[in-house]
Amino acid sequence: MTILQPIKRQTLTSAVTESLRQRILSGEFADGQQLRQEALSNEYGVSRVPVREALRQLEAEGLIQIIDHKGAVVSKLSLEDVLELLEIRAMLESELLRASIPCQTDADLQLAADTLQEFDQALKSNDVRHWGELNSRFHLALYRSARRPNTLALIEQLHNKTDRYTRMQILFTRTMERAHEEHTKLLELCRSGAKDEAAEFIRFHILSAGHALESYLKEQAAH
Amino acid sequence: MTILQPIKRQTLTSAVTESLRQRILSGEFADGQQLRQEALSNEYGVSRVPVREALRQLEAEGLIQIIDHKGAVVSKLSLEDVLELLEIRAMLESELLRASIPCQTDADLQLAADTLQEFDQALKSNDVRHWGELNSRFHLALYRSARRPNTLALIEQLHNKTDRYTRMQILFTRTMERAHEEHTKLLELCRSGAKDEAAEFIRFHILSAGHALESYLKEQAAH
DNA sequence: GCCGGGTTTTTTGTATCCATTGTCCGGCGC
DNA sequence: GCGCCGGACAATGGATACAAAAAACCCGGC
Repeated sequence: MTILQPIKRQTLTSAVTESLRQRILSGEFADGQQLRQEALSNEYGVSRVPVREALRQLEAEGLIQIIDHKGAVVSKLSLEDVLELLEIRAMLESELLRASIPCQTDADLQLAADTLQEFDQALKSNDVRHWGELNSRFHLALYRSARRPNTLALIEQLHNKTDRYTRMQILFTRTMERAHEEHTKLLELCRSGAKDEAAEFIRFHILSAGHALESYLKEQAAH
Repeated sequence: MTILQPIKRQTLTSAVTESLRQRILSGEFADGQQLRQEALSNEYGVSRVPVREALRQLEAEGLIQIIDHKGAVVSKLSLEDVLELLEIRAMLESELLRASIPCQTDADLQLAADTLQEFDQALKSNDVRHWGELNSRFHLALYRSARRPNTLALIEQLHNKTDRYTRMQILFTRTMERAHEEHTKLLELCRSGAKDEAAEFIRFHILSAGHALESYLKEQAAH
């Protein structure tokens, strides 16, 4: 007998929102790409109303921009934007991790370890479109035990905005190995309960992704 | 001859969104109050389409909650939620203020001073519904010079979520005088360029509002 | 008192129509 | 040849009417 889960009863609007969010995060819709109401409603077989509501919601989340009478385009962040957002993440995530570690149970750590396993699998098999989601899930798993739902939700939104770019960074600078090592060390620090070291290390982990992206883009521009 | 400003051409959706946001922040719509599509569209003289899109956007901002097939209600935060959000604000705002102070020009300081003047006026005249907005504007004015638009936007959203509660705290605990003193001291610290002291003080300023709210609510519950 | 079923209300979603605005392209004048 | 002007066309913004589904409400019966 399986544990019966709450049957998922969704409205079309929320289903479309989730699907679009997923497709943006996975990179299926590239930066700056136009999202046309009509095309999307045809594709999903729904009317334009739920599509428009979904677009409004995604705009408020910062994933797309809606320009009056022009339509929706996938948000394109400048390097400065990404660095700024990573700075915020570094601040919030290091503090949240510090608060989370003393409360972590074995089950919490196991969940994080499992997610990390999945992430490594995706790294090896070049399953690029899932990197962002799995990276995000691993990070969030570390913070669960702090029981700060608002902070968690905020960090998740920041991941949604930045993951496309950190994924790009890992892909182009070919630093999958390093991502793996840093995550492993992070988990190890959590296991040992070294909250201050872990907080400092995750700060470094997040910011160094920004630095790597910056130097890569600078180098590209030189050519 | 006046400097010609960009003519504001907005869609109905964004106009309704702004109006509703304003009315929620001002306290016209209380916690937990239902917002009915039909009533709102009649009131504004528009169809339900722009109202629904506005509600979606406000939901993503966290000001309301939409429950499937039940409708939208103004978000009601628990004490824990407010404390958590204030903790985030303390972290972000103290760091942003620290980064902002070295870049502040006389014009920046003057703008903040003017806004503070307005706030004090509102305090004296018991113009409660504007306290939140003016408090928010004063804080944000201090951070402008840091030129971090993403952080600023994030902080603004956090203010939108918490201002109703800090306003309530000031009103019920009758600490208008204290709010005035703290803001004045804050501005003074900025003028003198004492960024570390200012950062520490704004942290205290934000968190102490939470503590005051907490002890007030605890005392209320005792009765 | 409360249980069950039907009615009503509200939200959700569709289809269709129109107005407004942005874009594109071809022609006209210089 | 080049720029710019204007109209055709496309997409968004918005209204209206209507249908379906879910929640809330009411009310009689036990």
